[in-house]
Amino acid sequence: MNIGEAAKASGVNAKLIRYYESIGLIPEAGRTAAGYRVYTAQEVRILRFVKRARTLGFSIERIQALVGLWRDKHRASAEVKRIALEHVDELEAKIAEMRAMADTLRELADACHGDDRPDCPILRDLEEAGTACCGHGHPA
Amino acid sequence: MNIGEAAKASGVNAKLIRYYESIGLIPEAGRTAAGYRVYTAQEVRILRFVKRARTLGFSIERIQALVGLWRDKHRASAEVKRIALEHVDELEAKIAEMRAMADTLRELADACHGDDRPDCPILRDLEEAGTACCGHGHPA
DNA sequence: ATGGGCCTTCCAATCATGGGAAGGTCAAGG
DNA sequence: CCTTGACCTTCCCATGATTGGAAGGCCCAT
Repeated sequence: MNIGEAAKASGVNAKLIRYYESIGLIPEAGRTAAGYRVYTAQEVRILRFVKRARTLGFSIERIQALVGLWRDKHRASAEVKRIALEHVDELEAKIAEMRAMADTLRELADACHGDDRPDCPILRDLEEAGTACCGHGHPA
Repeated sequence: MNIGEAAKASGVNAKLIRYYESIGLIPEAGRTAAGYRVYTAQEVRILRFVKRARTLGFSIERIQALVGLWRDKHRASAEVKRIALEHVDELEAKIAEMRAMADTLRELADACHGDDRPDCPILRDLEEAGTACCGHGHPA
């Protein structure tokens, strides 16, 4: 199985497979006499594992840890759970941040006529936030 | 006002101010005889505008458009609103994606004992998702 | 033996930000 | 006057994950 076939079988782009190898996320593939990378079914399984973990938003660093635990038949599930929950916490934090952005902007957009006149609450917010004035307040 | 003072006044890091100038987001600052950048109150206002827009998650590219509209006294608010809503749509899409990730992972983590035994639904999901095959070899 | 489709490596770009080196400038104090 | 330290300047590099391209080699089929 060469890299193109492994890519199709795993769903991971060939370019990305080489990158994953270069950073040590996956072991170095074997080579043919001509230098082509060769993949076994087991290596494709690892690639699929990585693919699924990326789909769930895990960072490469955490995936590296997860792959290590996956291969360790004597791992403690607590460690896996800890890593997963760390990731969930980060996701929730980012979601909350983006939720706040979206809500603020939606409100401003709702208050904006959206016609050909120049008056615009969105621009007013952007220019006034942080200046010493009604309700926004600003440090120093 | 030199760049350090402008940074304090606007909340934008001096390093970032230089970057914004280099990519043309803000106009080139004036210079003293010695080559130091000089900022006026108006330029600090632009920096604050940019800062606020970044806080709301706008990309530099969109901020460039917003700054242009802000300076154009004859802009149509519809254009500002359109840009804002485009951004909101992107935020909502990312939020939905991350929400799905977090929910899936939370479920898997809930199903995981999290003790020192190796059995772990999280790893089972990662290795089995999309796999329809039988090979149960050890990872190399 | 030629063409097309694979493979290889290396280099660069993305987006916004931060870090650091090497060197010039300014203000204060000895 | 000279030193010291805090600031400024430019330039290069790194991040994370991915994608793109160029230049060249390999394999298979016609």
